[in-house]
Amino acid sequence: MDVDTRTLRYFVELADQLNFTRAAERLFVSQPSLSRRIRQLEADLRTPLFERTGREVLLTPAGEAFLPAARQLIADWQAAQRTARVVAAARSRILRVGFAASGAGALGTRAYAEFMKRHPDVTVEPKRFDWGGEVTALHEGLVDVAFVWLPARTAGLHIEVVRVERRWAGLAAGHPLAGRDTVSIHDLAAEPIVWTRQAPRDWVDWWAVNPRPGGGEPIWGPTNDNVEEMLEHVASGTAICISPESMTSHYSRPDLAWRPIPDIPPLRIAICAPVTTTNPLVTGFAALVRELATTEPRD
Amino acid sequence: MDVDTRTLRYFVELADQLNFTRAAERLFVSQPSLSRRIRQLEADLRTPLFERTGREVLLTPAGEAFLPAARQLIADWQAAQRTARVVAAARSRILRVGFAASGAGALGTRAYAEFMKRHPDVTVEPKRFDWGGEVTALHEGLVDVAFVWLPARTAGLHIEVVRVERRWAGLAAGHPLAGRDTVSIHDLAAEPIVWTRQAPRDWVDWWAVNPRPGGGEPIWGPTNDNVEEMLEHVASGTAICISPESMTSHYSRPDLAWRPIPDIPPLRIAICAPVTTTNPLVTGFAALVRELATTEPRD
DNA sequence: TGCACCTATGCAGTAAACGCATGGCACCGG
DNA sequence: CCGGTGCCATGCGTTTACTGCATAGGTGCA
Repeated sequence: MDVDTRTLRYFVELADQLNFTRAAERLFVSQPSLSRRIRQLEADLRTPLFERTGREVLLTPAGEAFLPAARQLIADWQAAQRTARVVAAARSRILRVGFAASGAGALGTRAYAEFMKRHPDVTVEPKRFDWGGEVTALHEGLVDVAFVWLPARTAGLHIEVVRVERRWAGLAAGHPLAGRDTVSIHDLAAEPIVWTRQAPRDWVDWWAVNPRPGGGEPIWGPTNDNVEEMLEHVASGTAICISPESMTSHYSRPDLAWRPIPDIPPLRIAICAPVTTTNPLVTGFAALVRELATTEPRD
Repeated sequence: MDVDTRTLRYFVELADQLNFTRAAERLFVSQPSLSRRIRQLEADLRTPLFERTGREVLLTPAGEAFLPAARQLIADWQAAQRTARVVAAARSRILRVGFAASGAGALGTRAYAEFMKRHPDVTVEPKRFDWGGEVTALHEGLVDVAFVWLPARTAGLHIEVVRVERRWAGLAAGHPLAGRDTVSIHDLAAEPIVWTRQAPRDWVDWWAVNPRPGGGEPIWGPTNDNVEEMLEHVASGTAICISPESMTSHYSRPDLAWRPIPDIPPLRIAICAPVTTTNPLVTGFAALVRELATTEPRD
């Protein structure tokens, strides 16, 4: 009998949520679709995995036993993909570097150039992803190394913080707060803030500063998948955003105003690679980034 | 990105055969179907896994790296299925015993009865499979323990030979050799012999006594998936078969003649369970079979 | 140059999966 | 006791994906 990893992901999400409707939402499918896939899995295994008591959904003993194996299979499939892709790239002397939005800013840009200068036979391929996509890409081997904004799902990754950036508020050009030199997090209490469904919960909370100092919850604005979408929301005045300093230079627009927020923790940017990495290009690149970060700590 | 285990099985088979046509045959699919699935996998991985040079098919370095991971995933999926099913059965106090054809003959029958007598709360479920199916069922957890005819794919299984049976020739009732008391393997040199595509190659060879004493190859007759199909071929005179002694009593028919073949090795029947087994019902059942086999070695 | 062998592709038929709408059931509050 | 709410299952129509067949295209050998 066969399965696909999608079915396993559905199972694991449902086992986590114990609620078909919520799990389906988080998997971006309809609830009937999830329901049928789980039933099909149970039919294939000839074993119920969940007990549906009308009021609540529970794992059966068989489901309980199956859960860790399913998690392991998903992780192993990611590792298998990674193996094939990493070997292919290394053989072609290609170093694929992942990042989201502005990545590590000028530090990344200088690192690409300097690395190719020192290794003329190597091609560096910077690869841009939607929010959180650079971490998934690392796990699946779509990139060899990545600049990651912490916090992130770093299990199985080697991480090294190479840069710290203050965070700024992004406002529509005509926004009342645009008149200030700096803004406090308290000033933003009434402003809807953009967020994303693509990144894990703690990533979203960290960026939105949730809970706020004092304990309140931010007002959740529209969702988006990447910088460009986010900035459209901000420029149109629908919501505000909080972003690292490098984004103010990489994504400056006449319809936007950027103001520093001094009273929240800065962003830590790490260079990350899977712990299983053996590629000397990756360790060499990480060493170069470290070197550049210390010799020229700010730009 | 997702895969299903079927795609992985296709990949592994092709990596073994290095020939699309032959691999497709062994997978019971058309060659174009296999071709497209492999191309899809390569597209998903964004990496060629095989090098097609017109004359031959070779693994790329990426394919080479991916192969052990793919094998591991298939094995792990079997283990995952087994976990869920075994837990469910154990919880219901059910012991599922696999066998093909006549299994271990009367030894099995006595074991089921005696085990249920000693454990009134336990239900023993004998489960019959096509050729080789009892071994797959063990790996996938469709049964907890099985009577297996050796040789078999016993990797990952604990095996213990509990019974040895001489082998007999099955002939159509009117066959010239049916007049003899016994037949020699040499007498069968010109007789087409049935075989199956469901079991591994060495299983088929062992049953057909290939190579024959002296080095010749048997004449391959029609294929079949289980006893009933096999006996139809034999009774119709299309081919002969070689079977263990217990089959002569379990499948006696007026249109068949059974004659012992003294000059070939006997069948060894083992009681098998996955090495990971912790179910006390399984070890108890195996102990009982051992006990019955020694107290009453023949029936 | 023609043939044998092997993989890729066009095409048509079939099976599977999806989303939407809705049914059915359990619990809750008035 | 009864209507409301939350939640999973199911019927239905549509779309997508997969399969086999026939065949094109490319390679090496006689």
